[in-house]
Amino acid sequence: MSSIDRKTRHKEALRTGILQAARNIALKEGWQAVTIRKIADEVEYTPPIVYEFFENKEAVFFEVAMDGFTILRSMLEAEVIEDKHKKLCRYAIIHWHFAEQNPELYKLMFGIESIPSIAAERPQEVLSIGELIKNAMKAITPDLEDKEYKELFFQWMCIVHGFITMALIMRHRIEKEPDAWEPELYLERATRRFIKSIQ
Amino acid sequence: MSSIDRKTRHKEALRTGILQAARNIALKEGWQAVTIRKIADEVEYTPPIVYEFFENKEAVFFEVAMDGFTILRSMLEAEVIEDKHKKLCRYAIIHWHFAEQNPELYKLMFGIESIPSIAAERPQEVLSIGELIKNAMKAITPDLEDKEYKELFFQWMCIVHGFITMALIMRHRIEKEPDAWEPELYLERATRRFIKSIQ
DNA sequence: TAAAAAAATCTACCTTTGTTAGATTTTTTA
DNA sequence: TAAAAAATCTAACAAAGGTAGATTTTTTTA
Repeated sequence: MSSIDRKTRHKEALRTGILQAARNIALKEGWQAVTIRKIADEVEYTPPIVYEFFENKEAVFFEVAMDGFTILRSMLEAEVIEDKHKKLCRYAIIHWHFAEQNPELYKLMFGIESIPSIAAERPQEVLSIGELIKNAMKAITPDLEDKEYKELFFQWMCIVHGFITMALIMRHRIEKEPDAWEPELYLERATRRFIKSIQ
Repeated sequence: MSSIDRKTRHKEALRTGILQAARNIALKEGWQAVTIRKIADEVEYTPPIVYEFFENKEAVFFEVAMDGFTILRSMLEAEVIEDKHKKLCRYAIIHWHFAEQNPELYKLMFGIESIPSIAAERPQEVLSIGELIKNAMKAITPDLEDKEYKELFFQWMCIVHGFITMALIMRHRIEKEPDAWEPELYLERATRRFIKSIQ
């Protein structure tokens, strides 16, 4: 019986190893450089092993992105903020921190410079983040219709994701330039403005 | 002498034909489906002909994107708006119209779902659009430092590009859903809010 | 106008990559 | 310990970016 356990454990480890390998390579060289052969090499197997666990390369990417949404959600959930007016603002900053610390992962999740946006598929992971944000909005402005919260969520995402996209696109340029730039400050002002406008 | 003209004319036509072919294929199947062989096929030559005009595939994409910025700029410049407070708002809408009418081109220009953002390279075409926007801002809020206009431009781009990115990402989803959605209205409200905040 | 030079274009190949069929090795079962 | 099952690999395919060198076409020159 324990040999069966060992086997399933090993399979599980191999599976996560594949995902980890994909992340590692992307971190160093970007998603376009992630190949099945490199992944196999990193887990010390031959290429076909990847297809034992995933239908194709896209499925590997999809799962990596999915894990990304889970991480992002748990980061958002971990924040306990009493002040309901500061909550949304704080969420925006956390969102930004996540993107800053995992730029490649973020790009994969939202289809920047890589493959079509996985966020667009709207699986459960994505929807539940949406609920989190909408709840924060309900605290500020109660008694709106569901449709209206949807619109507000969309607008909020425009601001936050727009900021992150621009920041990631311009990152290396900006770093080289003399003028200091305070990304968090920009984002904070923008979200404050938004919160003020809806309350 | 006229045979030399005919030849240069033909070369010029072939060059633009290659660019056009790339656009055509992307329009139908997306940028990831654009191959050198397909381009060559469309212009009725063999693959190596592409390399007579462009260093590699990326160079073809780059030039297509560059033309996109030229088109966008001329669309912005074509608008003559007296009311300086409405100008920025109108610019945002034109920007959106451009993205809506040329979604694939826009994605290429800003690195959505495709290759790294060409906008990040900041060639002249991109910079001159920036100047256009900054001038509109100067009309509303004069006497700021250059650095401050830079920040405002960045913020404005976050709003507009964030909106477009989200709209393009969510497009097919949204179209399927029952609730009507008024993209232009959302964008207009967001930019109005911004303009109000800077004046 | 015919040979030589230059220009335009192609054929045939290389390498990398995603992917798969079928063989081989290893492990488990009876 | 032999047969069955599972795990894994070898060897190949096709499609793609890219290029060297051959071939065809056009132009030049004597």
